[in-house]
Formats: sequence, structure tokens, C-alpha cells
Amino acid sequence: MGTVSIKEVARLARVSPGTVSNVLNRPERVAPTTRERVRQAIRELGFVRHGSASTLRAGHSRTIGLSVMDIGNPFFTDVAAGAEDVASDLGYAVILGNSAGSRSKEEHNLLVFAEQRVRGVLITPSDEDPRLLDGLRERGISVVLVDRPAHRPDLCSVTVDDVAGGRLAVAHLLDLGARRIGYLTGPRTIRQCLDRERGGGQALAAAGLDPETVLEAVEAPAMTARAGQEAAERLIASGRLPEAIFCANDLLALGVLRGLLQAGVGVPGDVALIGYDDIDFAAASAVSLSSVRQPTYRLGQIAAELLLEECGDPGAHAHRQIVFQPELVVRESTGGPGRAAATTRRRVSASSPELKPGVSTLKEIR
Amino acid sequence: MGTVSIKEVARLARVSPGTVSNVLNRPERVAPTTRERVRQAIRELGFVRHGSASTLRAGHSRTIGLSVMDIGNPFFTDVAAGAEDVASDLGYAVILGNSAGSRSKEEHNLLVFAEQRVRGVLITPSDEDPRLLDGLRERGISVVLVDRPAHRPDLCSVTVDDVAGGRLAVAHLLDLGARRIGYLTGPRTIRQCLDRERGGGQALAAAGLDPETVLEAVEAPAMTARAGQEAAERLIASGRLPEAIFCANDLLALGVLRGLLQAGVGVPGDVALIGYDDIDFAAASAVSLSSVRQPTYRLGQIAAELLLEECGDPGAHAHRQIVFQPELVVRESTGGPGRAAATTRRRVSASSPELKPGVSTLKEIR
DNA sequence: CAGATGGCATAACACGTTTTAATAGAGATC
DNA sequence: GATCTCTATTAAAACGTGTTATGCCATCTG
Repeated sequence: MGTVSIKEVARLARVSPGTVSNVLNRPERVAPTTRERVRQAIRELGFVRHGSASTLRAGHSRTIGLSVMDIGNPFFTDVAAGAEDVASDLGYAVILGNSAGSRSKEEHNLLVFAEQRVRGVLITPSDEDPRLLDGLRERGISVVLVDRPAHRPDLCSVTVDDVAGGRLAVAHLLDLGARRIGYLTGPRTIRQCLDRERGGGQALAAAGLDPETVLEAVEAPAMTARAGQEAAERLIASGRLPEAIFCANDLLALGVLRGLLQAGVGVPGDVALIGYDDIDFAAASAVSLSSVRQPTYRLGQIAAELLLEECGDPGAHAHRQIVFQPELVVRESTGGPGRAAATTRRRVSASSPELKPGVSTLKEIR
Repeated sequence: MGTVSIKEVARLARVSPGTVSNVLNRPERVAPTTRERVRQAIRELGFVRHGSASTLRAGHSRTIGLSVMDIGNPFFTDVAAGAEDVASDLGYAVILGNSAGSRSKEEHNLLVFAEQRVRGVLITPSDEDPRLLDGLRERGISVVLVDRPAHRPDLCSVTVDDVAGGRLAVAHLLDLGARRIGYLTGPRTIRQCLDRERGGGQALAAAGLDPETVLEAVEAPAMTARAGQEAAERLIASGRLPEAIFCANDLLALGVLRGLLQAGVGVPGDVALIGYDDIDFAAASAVSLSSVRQPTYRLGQIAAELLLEECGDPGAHAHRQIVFQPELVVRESTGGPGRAAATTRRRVSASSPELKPGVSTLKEIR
């Protein structure tokens, strides 16, 4: 093809290939006049460096892998957007893998990442098995966990405190006077679902209530609107509707909402409802949805910043487990003011006030 | 690092590196017993092939680039999911680029793709300038346009007939009896916005009405819910509310809906409202949203199939411009039955009945 | 003015794989 | 038993870049 190599650039600039390489990678080592001559030749020939050759020789690529559980879920989309922006700014390409919650697809994605010799991986693992990740790290691929806590000091993670989120949600439902509360969880293999459940239990305990009699958990097979709607339909059919329902994410909650309204069950009149994630559509739903907000875009940004910092200098890098605090958003589905509140919402917001945007502030985080 | 090369596999299997390569790429050329011995060695050492070395030597990679305009828009997310599934099945990795509608970010993404020597690119270009794409194709990178018609016979494209969609939407509003119709469009640099507007005009003409007096278009700076809400607020402030509003996409429509309801304007009582795309949340919004459905996931699938077919054998490949037909979905915002209709909706549906799933059926398309 | 110093450019090799042409070995045919 | 054919395997070259040891030249020092 019309592919032009570093040699032809060198010839046009009357310089050796090594010098062209230096212009690309360490411009300060080459005299300004030569540098400009080379750059001119690059423009003239429309040269673009061969990433594979560069990777092969240098021993490391300028790509990172991003493995998400559900590309259709706005939570992950926001995270992906944050990560992509940061990576792109630093000249890194992002390889996307959608595991769709399946362990085998996740393994497949990681294999593809390994083949591409990605510099690092941003991943929300679908289970807690550490072998997959260790396999990557043995190959020199850095790993940062997204929305999963690292229970080890040798791994970075960026999470939101899901136990606190569960506490917030259930405490709010208790404030409304609810005394029979349902928890619609996703697959219990997902740690966040368990954490949010645990937080809910803590809120009950703090109120002097017995989790056994107050909280009834139902497990949905997936965290989608469809699964939520089906769960709602089953609940209604069983005749055991609680006074309030806490859903493990907004998609489930929107599904539940659809199912309830369709069956003529009033929200929040008959059943109060709260979700989790505060996706953009939570405020726009039939009855605007109360939720627990997480700084998703920021999550992706910080995760990518940590990863690239670790890739840049693994020696100097201190692994950090960053925990954001979630925030309660009260809307109509739990008797709140409804959509008026939504209009003042900023799409991207850090919930920890001490965090300012930008890479430099990373140093300030404990 | 602990990176193991093909040579070490060869040594362990008492075989030459070339044979290992053959086992990986053309297993039928090597004797069964040798093949198994090599495979055993690969497993034992945990070898994974070096994608960059492979790309460098073979002259082509196993990656494709995906450049979308807005990763936060469910329309593109669905397309991405379809493309990713197909690419993944065929062993291709997907490199993600989010142009966020900016020309310069788009150029940056394409540069990154070129550096990675992607085999092909799936792109929804933000403008009609053919130079960018031609630049890629000169480098031997195949291109398939997604949701943008190729006006040239040497380019594949996968689109939905936006003129027909606009006709459907406006004809439906006319059926309701509306005689003053607003069209909230995105930036007019986006061809679909223009097409949908043109379709609306056709519907008016077909009904014997004068587009000049009946249809009033307003241009929003972006196709987001925020822009939609602001447009609604301006409309209300101006006191020139039409009887019905057709929005260029669902995000705009959801924003408009929010703005209208907040100001006490009834939907569909005071103003009928219809969007475009039928994203998952259209059915779950405050007033369930009528919309024009596009087979988005399928769009991504077919686009990836076309691209990989073209990459596989550029000679035999016949460029095709595939056009799907959109479908009207009537819900509460135009007086329809509301969410009951939503429940029967299949998430992935081809709107052209002659299309069956799978790569093989591609041949059957004109 | 001779020698030392430091900045730049050069030439050659290495990276891990694929590929091509060449070789060895096993049957088959005469 | 010799030659031929066919298959399974090997050795070596090539892909485009990054790196390093080396050499050159100019400037500075004494």
C-alpha cells in the first residue's frame, strides 16, 4: 500500500532513521533546525508511525484495555467516557471489551488485551477470582479495578462506597415510614449488590429494627430493566408487595416502575421506590426516580489516571484504593419534589468536595 | 518481563519457530501429533501470541476502529454493542474513539486508528468532508459508514431511511389533527437532521399543506436532553408553542418533555410530542414517548459484517449501501396507549422483514 | 594551537512473528 | 534398488521501529 516508513522520511530530510525516531520520541535530543526539517518531511509524506513496530521494539504499547460488564448500561458508558477522555489526552488508545457479565467473554477479552500487549487494563471483574488479574500482572500489564474494591495493597481501585449507599437508600425509606422493605438485587456474585444489601441492613440495625423481618431480598438474574419489570410482575402476582422497594441499580428500578404502574400500583403512593446510580434517565422517567448518585464520569477519569500513572513509572507508583462517597437524590418516587430537582443537576460532579479536576490533584488523594 | 516467545515454545516442543507459527495460523499444514505437542507446550508456558509482531510481519492487524459521535447516546451504544459482538466473534479487537461531535477529536481518533494500523474503521462522520475517509482508504484501511449514507459506489454504508422516518413522524402528527408543527433539529451540519426535516416536509406536501406555514424549525446546538430542555424553555418564553413537536432524536425530546411538564404544559393534551431513535428509555419517561424506531443493534452488526467482509477479501467484496426502514412507535406523548405497547417490544429487531440474522444472509441483500 | 568536552548524527542490531524456498524423509512406482 | 512424488519440517530473510555504541564536528580550555 501507500504506507510510508521512517526511512523515507529520513531520506527526504537528509537524516538517518534513528534521528527521525528521536524527533518522534525524544525531540529535545535533536537540534531545533534538524527537528523542524524532519517534521516538515513527515507532513509532506503524510507519515504516521507504525504502532506495531513501535510496540514490538519498545516493548510496550500505547493502548489500554477497558473491560466493562454492560456497554448498554449508562453507568459504564459514563465511566468509559471519562476513561477515554483521559487516555486520549495522553495519547493512549482504548480497546473496548464488553463482557456482558459472562465470565467466558471476560476471559476472552483479557486474552485479546494480552495479545495486543496493552499497557494496562481497566476492569470491573464479574467475579472475585484473583487468578485472571494475576495472570495479567505477571505479564507486566497493570490493572486498576473500577467500581470493585481491591482487597489487596498491591492493586489500585476506584470505587464508590456501596455500603454507605445502601445505608443512605434504606435510611431514607425508613424516614418515609416504611416498615416492610424489599431489596431487588442483581446476581449475588456481584459484590456491589451484596454491599448495598449490607448497607441496607446497617441502616435497619441503626434504627433498632430487625433486618430479618423488615428486609426481604429478591435476586434478579440480570441488572436490566427487563429483569426489573419481570421481578415486579412476580411480586405483584405473589401478592406480597412491600411498602418500599430498593433496587440495586436504576435499570432494575425503571423496570420495576414500569411493571408497577402498568399493574395500577401507585408510586410513591402504594409503593415507594429508589434506585441506584442516578443515570441521566432517572430524572426523566414516568415518575422521576429517587436514586443514589455516583460520580461515574469522574470514576472513569481517576481510574485511567491511576492506570497511566502506574504504567508510566511502576516503581514510583504507590497503589491507592480510592473510595468516593455516594449521594442521595430524592425525587418523586419517594415523595420528593420531582423533576425540579433534576434541572440543577450537573452531569459530571465529584462527590468528594476536596477533589478538583485534573491529573495533578491525584497527588492530593490519600 | 515474563513474556514468553514463540521460540521458547518451539524449543520445548522440539520444533522450529516456523512450525509453531503454522500451528497458530494454518493448523492443517502440520501433522496431528506435532500439532498436539506444540499445543501442549503453548499451554504449559502460558504463551500468548504477540499481536504487534504478528501485525508487523503479516502486514495487517486484527483490530478495527469504531468512531462514534457520542458514547453517552444509547443509539451509539447499541450500535457499538452490535459491532463489538460481531468483531469479537471473528477474533477482532475493537478500538473505541469518542469524537463527541468535534471535528478535531474525530481527526485525532482517525490518526490513532491509523497508527494502530486497524484493518478497518466504522465511523459516523460528523461532517461530509470526504478527505478524511479517503486518507484512510489510501492507507489500505477499509471504511464503512454507519448511519450516514455513502453517496459514492465505492463505499459501504448502513443507514436507516431518515426521510421516511421524518415522513412517518409528521404524518402521524397530522393524523392527530395538528396544524402547527414544530421541528426541533440538531445542528444542521448533521445530515440525518436535514433528512428527517425533508421527510416531514414531504408528509406535509402529501397532505396538501404548505410546509412554509405549517412547519417551524428550531435548531438546537447539540442533540442532548439539556439542549432540548433549553429549547422548550425558550419556546414557552416566546409564547409561540406549536400544537405538536417533532424532535430530531429522543434525547432532545426527553429534554423538551421535561421542560414542558415543568412549565405546566400538558403532553399530549396541550402539545403532542414525538422523538426519534426509540431508545430504551423512551418507553419509561414521564409521559411515555412516541418515537421512530431504528434497528440500532442490528445496524452495528451489519456494519461490522460488511467491514470484515471487505477486509477479508477486498477484491471479491461488492460495496453495498444498505438502507433499513424505520418504524413508528406510538405511545402516550401522541395520545397512544402508553407503556402497554412497550412491553411487547423486542430489544433487537430488524425492521426489514426479509433480513434474517447471521453473516450468511448478507448475500441476500441487494 | 593542541587537547578536552559535549552535542548530534549515524550505522547496525534487536524485537517476535510470518513466509518462502529449501531439505529431509517416507512411500510409491518402475 | 533407484528414482520420483509428496508431505512435514526447517532455516533464514523480512517487516518498521527503538536503542546503543560509535564517530564526527564544533566549541571551549589552557
